[in-house]
Amino acid sequence: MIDPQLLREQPDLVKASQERRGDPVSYVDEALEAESARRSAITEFERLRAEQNAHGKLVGAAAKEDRGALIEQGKALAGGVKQAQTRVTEAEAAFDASVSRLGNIVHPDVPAGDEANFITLSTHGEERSFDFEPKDHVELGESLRAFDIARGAKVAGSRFYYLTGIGMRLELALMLLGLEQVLADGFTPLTTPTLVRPEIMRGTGFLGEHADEVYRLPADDLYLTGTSEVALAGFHADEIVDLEQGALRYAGWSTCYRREAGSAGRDTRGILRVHQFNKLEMFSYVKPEDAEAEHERMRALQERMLQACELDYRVIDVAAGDLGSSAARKFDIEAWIPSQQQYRELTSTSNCTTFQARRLGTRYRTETGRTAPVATLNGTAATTRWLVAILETHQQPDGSVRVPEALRPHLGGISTIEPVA
RNA sequence: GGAGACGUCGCAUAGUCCGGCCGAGUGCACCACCCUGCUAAGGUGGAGUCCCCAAUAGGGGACCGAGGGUUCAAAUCCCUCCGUCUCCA
Repeated sequence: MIDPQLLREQPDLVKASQERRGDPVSYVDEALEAESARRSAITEFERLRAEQNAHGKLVGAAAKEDRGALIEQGKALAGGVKQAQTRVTEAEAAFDASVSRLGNIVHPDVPAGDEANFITLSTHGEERSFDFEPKDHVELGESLRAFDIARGAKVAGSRFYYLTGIGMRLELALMLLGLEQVLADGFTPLTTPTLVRPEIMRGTGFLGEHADEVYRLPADDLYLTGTSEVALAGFHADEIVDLEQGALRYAGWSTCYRREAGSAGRDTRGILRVHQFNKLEMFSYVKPEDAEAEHERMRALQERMLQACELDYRVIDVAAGDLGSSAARKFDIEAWIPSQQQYRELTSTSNCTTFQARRLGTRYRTETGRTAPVATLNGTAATTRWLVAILETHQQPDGSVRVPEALRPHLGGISTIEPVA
């Protein structure tokens, strides 16, 4: 949720942000109207309520013989208060619905436009090509017995898979490498709940535009999380956190579940786009003025991870229209996928400024002793999808796959994964 | 799955039976000042969160797990839900 004070005092800034996202600018005026309706409803209610409170004291203090008349007067007041209260509830719900449609204020450096309008900030490595016919990750995975997609489909349906033998170990090795990196950068590792209550799912913003993406368990009224960001953001919900000792940094390790509702027919082959995968996710709570530095920190860590895996990649500054409502700015790192001759997203890091924290009620104490919303940031450290890039990038003519140095300690020291039979 | 107890301002608790004098007492912790002086203590005062109006001072409203209800009036009575604990299976 954006800052209501900013909405009131600088609506043009909010409008400009909506414009760059390609979202309706008219939402701003509608929100302003709802905001003013809300305030006048509150003012009216509070005036009546003050009157009623004062009257109530009179009744309590009155002599017995005077009470009858005072109570009659009180009844009249009570009716008015009740109506005013109903109007406040309605006005607040309307304001909430209205302001919720506004996305976070886009960072000034973010390119306007949609998915295609990203800016490439840097590239690393070549777009690798081979002097033999490269296999795609599915062929490799099958010949190495690293995963079993057919049986995944048999047991759970399309977009499910088994990681088998070396595949399972490779994923674990990658996660452990990620864990080492985040520990070195001061993140506290957590395993998180992957089922959460509706209010947490809503509070983190995943029931908005991405509501169809989320699995729901109606029998228990719980949602399966698509990323541990949900549980990490909810961790300090409704708390005043202490940032005097520096940022609070967490890394959540969890399985992630996504319905992939809008992506029928896309990336149907292999494990690039699946309903279930594992992810190590960074999440930081920082003072608003430190948010940009933290964003750089996450991006730098992500680059170190891709470098450790010896992947070719580019870093992009995601365009405003492709940000997601909570993010003010988002950097994606995309690895070169040889079989597709294109870059595909392996990590994403978002600076949500105070937008997410405002809705979740996560605050800190400023130097003046007041409370203010913290800034939150999140970023991928490693996911199952990385296996696609690792296998394809490091394949050799004989069908084996070279293991990047950094992963070897977590794979019993092996330097090559050989095809089975 | 069954039975019961409980959920109060950072922590620990009082208040709930008998609704108004309770936004709420006490202890610890915290902050300021004073006293005294040396690793301790004593005294005085201040401290909650969210919101509205004025926006300097200040005034007002909401919040006693959450949401409803009864009532002129609810921490206190009633209902539902959530959570914690104990016992039984």
